[in-house]
Amino acid sequence: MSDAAAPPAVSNFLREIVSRDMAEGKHKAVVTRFPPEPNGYLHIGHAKAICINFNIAQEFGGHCNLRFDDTNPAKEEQEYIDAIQADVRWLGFDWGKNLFYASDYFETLYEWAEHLIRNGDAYIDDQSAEETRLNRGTLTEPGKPSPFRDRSVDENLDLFRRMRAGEFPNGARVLRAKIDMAAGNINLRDPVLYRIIHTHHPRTGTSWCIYPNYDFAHGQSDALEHVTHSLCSLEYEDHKPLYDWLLAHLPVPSHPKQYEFARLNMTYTLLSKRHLTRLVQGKHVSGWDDPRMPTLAGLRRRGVPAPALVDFVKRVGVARANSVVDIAMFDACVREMLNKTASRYMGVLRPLKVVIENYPEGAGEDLEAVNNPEDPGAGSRKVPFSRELYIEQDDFMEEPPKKFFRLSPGAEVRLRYAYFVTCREAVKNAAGEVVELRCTYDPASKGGNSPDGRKVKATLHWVSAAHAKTAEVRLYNPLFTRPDPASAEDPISELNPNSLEVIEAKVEPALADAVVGTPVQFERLGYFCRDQDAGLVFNRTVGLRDTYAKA
RNA sequence: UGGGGGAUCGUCUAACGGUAGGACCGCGGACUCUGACUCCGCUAGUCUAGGUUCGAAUCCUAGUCCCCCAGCCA
Repeated sequence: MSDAAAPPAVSNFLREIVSRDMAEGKHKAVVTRFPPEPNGYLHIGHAKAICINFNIAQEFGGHCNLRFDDTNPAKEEQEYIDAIQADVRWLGFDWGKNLFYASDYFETLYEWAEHLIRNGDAYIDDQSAEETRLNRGTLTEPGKPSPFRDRSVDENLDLFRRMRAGEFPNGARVLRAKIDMAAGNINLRDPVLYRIIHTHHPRTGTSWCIYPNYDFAHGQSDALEHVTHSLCSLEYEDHKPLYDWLLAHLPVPSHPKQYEFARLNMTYTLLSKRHLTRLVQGKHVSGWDDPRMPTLAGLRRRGVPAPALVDFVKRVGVARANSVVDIAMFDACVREMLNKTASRYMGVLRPLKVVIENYPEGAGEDLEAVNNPEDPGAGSRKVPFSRELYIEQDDFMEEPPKKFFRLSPGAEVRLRYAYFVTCREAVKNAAGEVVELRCTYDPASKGGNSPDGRKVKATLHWVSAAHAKTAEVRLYNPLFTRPDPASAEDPISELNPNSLEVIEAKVEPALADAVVGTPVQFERLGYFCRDQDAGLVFNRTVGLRDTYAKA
């Protein structure tokens, strides 16, 4: 993925840890893992974890496993397993043959649970979930031992086997580690290891009715895969003592080390799977791939190139301090990438008819337009010109303020790649709205330059009315009105009613052949890409910077 | 008021006892057949108070503020 020309990786504490471990000869190769639970679609926050894990492994000559943490069949689905793989691949990462599932280890995990029981390190608890909660104590008060805490090894073994055999209903009993009910770290107050869930599992079907939870599956899975550095987010800090306790009490083949980093947060963006799921299920968006969603599927459909996402993650960096990245940084990465790669076209979002009075009726011509000034190799194309055109409504003002360079009565501007035109008259309807502009053109300025050296301040995009294609254009705005939707009581109530604007635009004919998903630039407007929906539909990926609008 | 973490320009992030640097945003200017791009410049920061040291963002002490944890979720 990287090459000699790639800039050096940015320094961060994870790289330092791995680098030091390698220098000390602790490992032959670095092994990391990206461990999603298949209970939803991946989002831009996952992209950070993916990049960190895959990049560090690669930089230090190792590999990164893709492991599905599928330990809770009540929430997981094959659809998500498939989507997650597609998304990681789209981002540009390859796990090769290192695809694993926690469910692959269910038998081993079960044996290890018995191992704990035999050593007196775990017991079967018959308390209800409610009783367990009540006896766990509080942040400041120690918990109370379960009345079942001192069962004999034989009884525990018998009960655990009968749990596996399906003799008990959901919630009847759990397997708990016997650690310390008075521990300051609540994760150590006899944490639950196994619970009864009579539900079909996407991979193991009905072979199991007891499932290990995160704590009993994660570290051991890491150990089984010989993961060297288990990189996760900050909220798992308190689980590390348990992670280490389990590895120390089990016959695991290796002892991975866990390190935590801050997860990604972005302004105006919600990145909690729970809430994203609500958006989808509550039909507030069209689906997981709605272009307004921060999911990889949504961003892809919106037209965000994967390399821009990877670049973004790199620029954001990695640290242990919680932070919220300005969405503007993301937009900047997308624009930078697209500016270099997107072919230019002309499209008019809000058409205003223009008639060139001195251009012969019925005549027309094809004008040469450069496809991408940033990439000479992109070539050029022909754009049809004729007497009747459309320009952007925003490009005309009857009474222009001082710094308005565009069209106004008597003003002359350039139509990109075409001619200089001068506005002679603004035709209004009964309501007093400008509905058409009568202009004249300078035939000598063909191509966009006047032989007399005359300059114009503005260049407008346009389309020939007779040749234009009508396209549906979907303009996306932030899904939320507040920059910190996650802190809202109910984020759903903070949805931006204007997050989607659908308009009918006029675009140059070449756009009729636009390929779905291929980014294009509508000159002076922004980057777009054709949507997968039938017909000529474009999504706005991101607008161009607009220093005039800001003023 | 238990346990675990964290505080550096507006935002994100470097620095590993020795010139606080970069990116984004913002603001100027140059250029321009995209008010884009590009280029140049500017603005702006070490949570507070002490201490150690020739020298502290970095080490020590005491505070302050923020985040996480009481699922049979991950």
